[in-house]
Amino acid sequence: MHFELPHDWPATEAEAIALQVSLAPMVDRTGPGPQEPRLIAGLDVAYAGDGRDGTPTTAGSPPLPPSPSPSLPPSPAAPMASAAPTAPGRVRVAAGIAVLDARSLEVVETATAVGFTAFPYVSGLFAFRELPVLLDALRALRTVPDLLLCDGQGVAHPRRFGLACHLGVITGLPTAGVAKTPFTGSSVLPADERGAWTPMLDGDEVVGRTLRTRAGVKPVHVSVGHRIDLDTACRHVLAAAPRYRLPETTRIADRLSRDALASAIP
DNA sequence: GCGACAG
DNA sequence: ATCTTGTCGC
Repeated sequence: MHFELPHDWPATEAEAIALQVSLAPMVDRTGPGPQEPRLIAGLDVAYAGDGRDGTPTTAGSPPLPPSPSPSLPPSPAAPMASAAPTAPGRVRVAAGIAVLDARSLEVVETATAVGFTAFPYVSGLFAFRELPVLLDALRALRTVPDLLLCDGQGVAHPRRFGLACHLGVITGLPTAGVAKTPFTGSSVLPADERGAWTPMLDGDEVVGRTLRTRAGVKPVHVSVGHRIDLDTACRHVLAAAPRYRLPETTRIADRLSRDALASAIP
C-alpha cells in the first residue's frame, strides 16, 4: 500500500513531543470502524542485541544525530532498509506484518522490512522508534487491511497519541492498540474469565480497556488507535485471540519479525 | 523531591 | 525489547 508522511521526522525529543501534540487532534476515536472486517493485520518489531542504544533518557541532549532512517525514495520492488548501515548507537530492527482473514484467522499475506532504529527508546515516544521500519513493511504489502492491531498503546498515552494513533493518522486506516502492560490509565483487574474487562481510567477519562482474552493469564490493554470505537476494537481483539493471550495477528507478526531479523545476517 | 515509565 | 534454565500442565 501507499501513503505519505504528514510530517518530517523529529530529531529531538522536544520536536517529537510537539509533533504528537499537533497530530493528536486528528485522531478519530469514535469510528465506529469496520463491524465485519475481512482483513485484520498485526504488526510487531524485533530488536537485535538487548534492544537498547546510545542516549539513555538524558534530559536535554538530542536523542540521536539527524538520521536518514525513514526511507526517502519509494523504491518499487526493492527490499529497502532504513538506509544508514552500522552507525554507533543504532540498533538493527525488523518489522513483521501478518494479514489474516478476520473470520478464519488464516494468513492471507505477510510482509517484513529490516533497518536500524532512528530514535532511542523513550517512554511516550515509542512510535518514533518503531514507525520507520513498520512503514517500510506496510509499503511492501499488496493487500489493504481493514484494521491494524498494534503492539502498544493507542490513546492510552500521556498525549493521547500512542503508536496505534500515529500509525492510523499516517495510513488513514482503522487501528487499535493492544499492549501487554498498562501505560497511561489504570484499572482494576477484570474477572478471571475470557471476555471480562474493566475500564482504563486516566482521571475520569476512559482511555482504554483491560481485557481478559484468556482465563488464568494476565489481561491485555486495548485502546483506540484511529477510526474505530473502543467496543468495536475490543470485539475484534477478542475474536483474534481465540486461544492465547495475544491476538493471532500479533503472534504471527512477532515470529515474522524475529525470523526477518535472523535472516538479516547479524 | 522521588519514583515510574508502551516495546 | 532481549538475555536464559528449569518447571508445571495439558
